[in-house]
Amino acid sequence: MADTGSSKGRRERLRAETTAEIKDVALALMASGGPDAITLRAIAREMGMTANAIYGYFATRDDLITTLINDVYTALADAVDSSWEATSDESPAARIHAWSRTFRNWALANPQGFRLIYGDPVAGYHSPEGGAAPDAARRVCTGLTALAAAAWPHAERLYEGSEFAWSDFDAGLLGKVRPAFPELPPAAVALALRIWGHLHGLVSLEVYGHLRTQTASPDKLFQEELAQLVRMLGLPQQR
Amino acid sequence: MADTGSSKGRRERLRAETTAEIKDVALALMASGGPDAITLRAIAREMGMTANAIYGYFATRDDLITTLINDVYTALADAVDSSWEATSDESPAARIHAWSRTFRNWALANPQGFRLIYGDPVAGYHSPEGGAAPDAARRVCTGLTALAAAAWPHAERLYEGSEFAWSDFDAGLLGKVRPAFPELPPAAVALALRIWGHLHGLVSLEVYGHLRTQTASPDKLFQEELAQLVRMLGLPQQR
DNA sequence: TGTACATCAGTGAACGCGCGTTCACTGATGTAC
DNA sequence: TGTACATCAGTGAACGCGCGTTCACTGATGTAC
Repeated sequence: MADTGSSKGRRERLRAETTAEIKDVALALMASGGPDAITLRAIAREMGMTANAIYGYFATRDDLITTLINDVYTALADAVDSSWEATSDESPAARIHAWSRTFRNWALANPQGFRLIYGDPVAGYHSPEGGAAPDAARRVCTGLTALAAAAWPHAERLYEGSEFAWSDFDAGLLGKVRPAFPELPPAAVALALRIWGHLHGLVSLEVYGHLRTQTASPDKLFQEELAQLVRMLGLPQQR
Repeated sequence: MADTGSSKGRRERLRAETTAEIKDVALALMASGGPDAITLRAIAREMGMTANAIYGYFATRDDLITTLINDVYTALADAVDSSWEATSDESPAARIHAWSRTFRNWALANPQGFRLIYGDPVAGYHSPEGGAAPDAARRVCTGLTALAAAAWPHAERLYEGSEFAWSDFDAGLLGKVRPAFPELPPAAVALALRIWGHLHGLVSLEVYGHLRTQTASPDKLFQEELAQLVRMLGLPQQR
């Protein structure tokens, strides 16, 4: 019998479960009350604990927030990545559509999560000194570069006189991107960031409520944006 | 002598000056510490007053915030509007460039102001029940529609099969826009909002620090975006 | 010109709130002989 | 199998903080006769 082993494992499991519950409760609070609703006391209240019990799991409030940001960002990266992989045998245009719709749908389903990772996170929060963007941020950017790479054969002509150089871009991003797409020029990374801008712009205007006051059909507008993007890139549309 | 008149006027003038100083101090606090730094006590401290003295000028903290949002939004609208008017005898492409650069430059010069009007404003702030967007918000959208209108003769072909209808857009916006551009179809308003998305996306990624971690040349990227936008619209480029 | 009154900007103390964090502790769970 | 000890999750009270807001007030400025 591995009884001693399993009892030690039990403590660890309980600990992991409580850690997960703290995060879940924090995310639920955020979903209903915005990032500022994430307070140790509110979490503890919700869990029927004392506020300081949380210090057994997270050294400090900022620690917890950092973990949450990573988790949420990872969820977004997982969503778009799996959408990319699920369309591996479709046309570039279709893949761009799928990736972008997944991006928007995730944001609309998790508006507070979107704010947490792309807006002001939480009042009084300071990210750790390193300040490095989470891995998931890089994954999203890598995914965008994959979109640009898929479109590049058709879109190349748009960047004929382009002045972009590798030195324009972050080394960490390039370290991921160049091995994966060895033939791409720097201008393709610029295209990836531009696409990011297009998507982020409409989605964040919508999440923050600025689009709803101007149009009743943000969905239609987003679809139009994608159609025109694909058209601008010169991709063959199959529909 | 209008002495009685002028002494009454003096009180009013002092009152107006103090009101202006409260707003100035609040904006300065926001510029250095973010929207959350706007607290009645901090303002009072900075002005050498007691916190509650501010209640003589603003009924409540939310009242003050509402006023600030309006002021900041108005400043942005003034900037882009005057840029538009200053280029009245230039080509549509040049005017789009000018308007967009003004938009971005204002945002980079007033990053906290940009956050105040386009992001989560202030922790705990609730906008008044009416919840109507400030006039300045509509002015910015009207300006964007002017861009779309200038480009429309060339861009029309992009929206040939378009399915947009007037009912897709907010009546208040249309009330401003349709008299000013009586010949524009609803698809042109969609184009205006799409352009907004493009600009807002890159600028907000930059203001919130997400672009800087990916590229050392956000400026170059924005210029490229504008060049491609103008190209996509089919506008003749003069350069 | 002088006096009595009204206005009103700002004071100072206090309220209750929720927060992050610290401290000394209790009591159940698991471990070693 | 039973007993002595170690671990450690969670308690409960307390700290100091800054906040928005209220209250009764003071004292200077302007007004009316």
